[in-house]
Amino acid sequence: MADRTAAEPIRTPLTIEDGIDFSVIELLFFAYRDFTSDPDEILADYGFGRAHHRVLHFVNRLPGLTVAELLDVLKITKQSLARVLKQLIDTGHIVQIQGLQDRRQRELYPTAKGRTLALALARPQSRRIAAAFHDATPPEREAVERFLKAMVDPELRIQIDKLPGE
Amino acid sequence: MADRTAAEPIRTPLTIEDGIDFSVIELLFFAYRDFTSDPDEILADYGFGRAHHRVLHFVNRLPGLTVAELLDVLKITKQSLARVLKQLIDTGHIVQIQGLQDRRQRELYPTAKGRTLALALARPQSRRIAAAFHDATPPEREAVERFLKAMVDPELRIQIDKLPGE
DNA sequence: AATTTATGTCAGCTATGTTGACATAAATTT
DNA sequence: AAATTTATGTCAACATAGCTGACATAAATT
Repeated sequence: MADRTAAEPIRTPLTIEDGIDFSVIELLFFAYRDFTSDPDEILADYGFGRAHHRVLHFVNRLPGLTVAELLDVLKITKQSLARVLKQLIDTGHIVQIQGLQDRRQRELYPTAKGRTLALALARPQSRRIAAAFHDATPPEREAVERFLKAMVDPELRIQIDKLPGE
Repeated sequence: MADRTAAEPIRTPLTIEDGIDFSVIELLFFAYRDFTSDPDEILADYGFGRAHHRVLHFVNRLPGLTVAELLDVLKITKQSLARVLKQLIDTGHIVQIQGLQDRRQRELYPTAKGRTLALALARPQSRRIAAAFHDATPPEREAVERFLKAMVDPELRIQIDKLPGE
């Protein structure tokens, strides 16, 4: 510590008056923490983690997507994906099929087992969302969806538009 | 694989027709992914991670909170907290002060340095939120906040109510 | 024929979480 | 006053999920 005064404790809290929207920052933190806690409990029974969940989810939502496409959605490296994907293939949740046009590509598909697990993981999350929307009007619901979409980096919003059945 | 049919690829995507709200599930994933990417870049310059951010944030929002209270908010173990907290103390971002009433307790306070960093981390997140609300009316904004709060486990909502300056 | 691309794999590292065990000082209870 | 409980700290070992760098292979492209 170069300066003794630098170690002085500040006893006043940061508030909205500091020009920062702390309430929504914290709401996002708490909401996401609890939103992910539901599937985490189920995954633990399978020896899987959140990484497996994300892979399984997008393979179910975009069956036939390639490894490269999946990496782009998840924004992780292929080495990170490899371990998790291998486990999901070994346990029969996902299968790889060589691409027809480009035989270098591996298209990823869920099996019946993988689909069942994906649904089981999504169910409590969907229930939580439905409960949170319980007293909301349709326009309010749309406002929430617009807000969440606007929180995503503009250049990455095309990823959302590619997903089926909005 | 016991059953050959179990390995059959499913080629149809999961959609809303499966009774699950996939769109909001995915919006939350993408929104949170990008929401946390802003401070992550700043933290990397300090050799800190997301764990440091969370500690620094709540110490700034609730100056004087004890170690036990912080553990309760973060929902991690004291051993996990210890490493991160030690680094924040060693670098002069946080100071510990022995409790006055109960001298076993360690009250945590930010220093000027810690407050500056907390603000720098919150600023881009707040900017992103403001941009996402740009075309929203005040009631729409309230609807978003109600939704996010309703996503939190009911028994944990008291944590949100304890925070200052809503 | 040479190069690029899609994927896989090996090795090692980091950050952040976990459990279990034990230590200390201060508060509380008996 | 002694015993117990509580708040905190610390050591050790471990798991998960990310990372970088290097290299291999097969297929597509130039």
